[in-house]
Amino acid sequence: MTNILVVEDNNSLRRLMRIHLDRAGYAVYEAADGVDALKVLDNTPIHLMVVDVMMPRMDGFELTGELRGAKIKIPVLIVTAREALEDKRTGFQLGADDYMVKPIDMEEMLLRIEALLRRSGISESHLMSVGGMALNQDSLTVTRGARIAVLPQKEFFLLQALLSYPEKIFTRQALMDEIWGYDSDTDPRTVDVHIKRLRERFHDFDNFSIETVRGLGYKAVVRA
Amino acid sequence: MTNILVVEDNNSLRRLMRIHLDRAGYAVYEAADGVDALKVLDNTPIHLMVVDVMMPRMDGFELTGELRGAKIKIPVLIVTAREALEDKRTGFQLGADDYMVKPIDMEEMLLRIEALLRRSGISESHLMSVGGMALNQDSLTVTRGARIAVLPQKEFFLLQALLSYPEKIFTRQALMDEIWGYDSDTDPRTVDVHIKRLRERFHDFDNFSIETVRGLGYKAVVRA
DNA sequence: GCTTCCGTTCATATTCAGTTCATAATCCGG
DNA sequence: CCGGATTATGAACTGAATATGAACGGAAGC
Repeated sequence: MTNILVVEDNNSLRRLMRIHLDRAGYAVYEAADGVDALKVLDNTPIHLMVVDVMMPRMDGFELTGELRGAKIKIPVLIVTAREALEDKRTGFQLGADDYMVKPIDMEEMLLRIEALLRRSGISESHLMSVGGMALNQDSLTVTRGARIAVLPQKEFFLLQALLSYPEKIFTRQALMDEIWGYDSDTDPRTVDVHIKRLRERFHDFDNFSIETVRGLGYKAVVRA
Repeated sequence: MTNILVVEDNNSLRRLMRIHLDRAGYAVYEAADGVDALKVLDNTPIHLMVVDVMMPRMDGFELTGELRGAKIKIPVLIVTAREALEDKRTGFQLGADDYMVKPIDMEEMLLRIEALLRRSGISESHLMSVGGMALNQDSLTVTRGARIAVLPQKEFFLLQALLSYPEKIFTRQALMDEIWGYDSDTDPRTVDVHIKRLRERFHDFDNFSIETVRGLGYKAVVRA
């Protein structure tokens, strides 16, 4: 069971998050601000935090700063209002962490959490669901409604990588690093071929698509 | 991901630095002297350099001088032996840069690097919000309200450059240097065309505009 | 041993971002 | 208000990047 701490002063938003996280099978802990959060962290092994940057008493920056100072490296999903993006202190460590802009789409939140957990090696659940599809890493299957497709390894992991961060552009090299391994000597163009096959395979499935960003790489677009 | 170039002729010290930087989540590049460093800089977008002042072939001063001449403003963390502090040439640009005295404490190095990145605004540069718009460099998108626009690279970086200093006048050459690279041989008039396309793209968006400063260049004007 | 399927490479077709060019519009000093 | 210079605009071009089709080799399964 994965423990998630939600640090959010807005009660109704916090409750909403709780509901969705509960439903997704996480154990949810709540805190209304940074001071509360630290208390919870003292008593419970938390695997991931969802933190609002704007809170009374101790805000998100102070909280994460406090944790970094104590060398605790829990992945943090930061929630911020668009205006707050201008805040100079927004310099959290991308790479381990991620952010979302309000208003929060619950579906997106779950996706990002799954991705963070996977990236930090915490997730044992090799399951992921995006836009009405379920990806199962153990069987390399993609389930959509009644249809089940078994994908070749490379195609599966490619799709999984892209869908972990919808809209985020992945360079070929980034995908190679993640899937083929950092030191592979396979031609990065191979990615193109797999992308083509994925597109072909899912061409009749309009919940998502893989788009080309010329000069950079590829990204997944998930539709509502 | 932040790219750091370590320029240090002492192999064991360089390797030690690499290990700590790796562990801190940076992408590390290495060079044994200034000449090597320039090669790396030609091929890779480096965000920060750690440079030893005492090196064979081309030393740290020559290297940073070279870069300044080429108007490249990468923050530099200078490593120096205590005796070398008296060197007259120590007049590097504090403000953007910082220095450390040997022996190097790795913990301290990481702190200084973080500070430099924060100061130079690189660690947060993937996100920017101006006048109700959010620019996301990871996806080359501009979000305004519910609408999301994906821009071609050149247009995106042009817009980002202008908006990062509203009201500041950029000459075509300055924009070329920053986006195309200082050694590009593209006609500076090309900027005009991209400006036109940006204006067209955002003509129905009145939170900002790009204005011509005759004889000088362009500037962005953001409205309240 | 034969077949099937995956991953890769290669050769070729297609696309499009970026650039250039030609021309029109605008500005500004005199 | 004229003329030279600067900028805007529309359109064409092009080369690099991507898509596509096909073929090859090797591993797994039969």
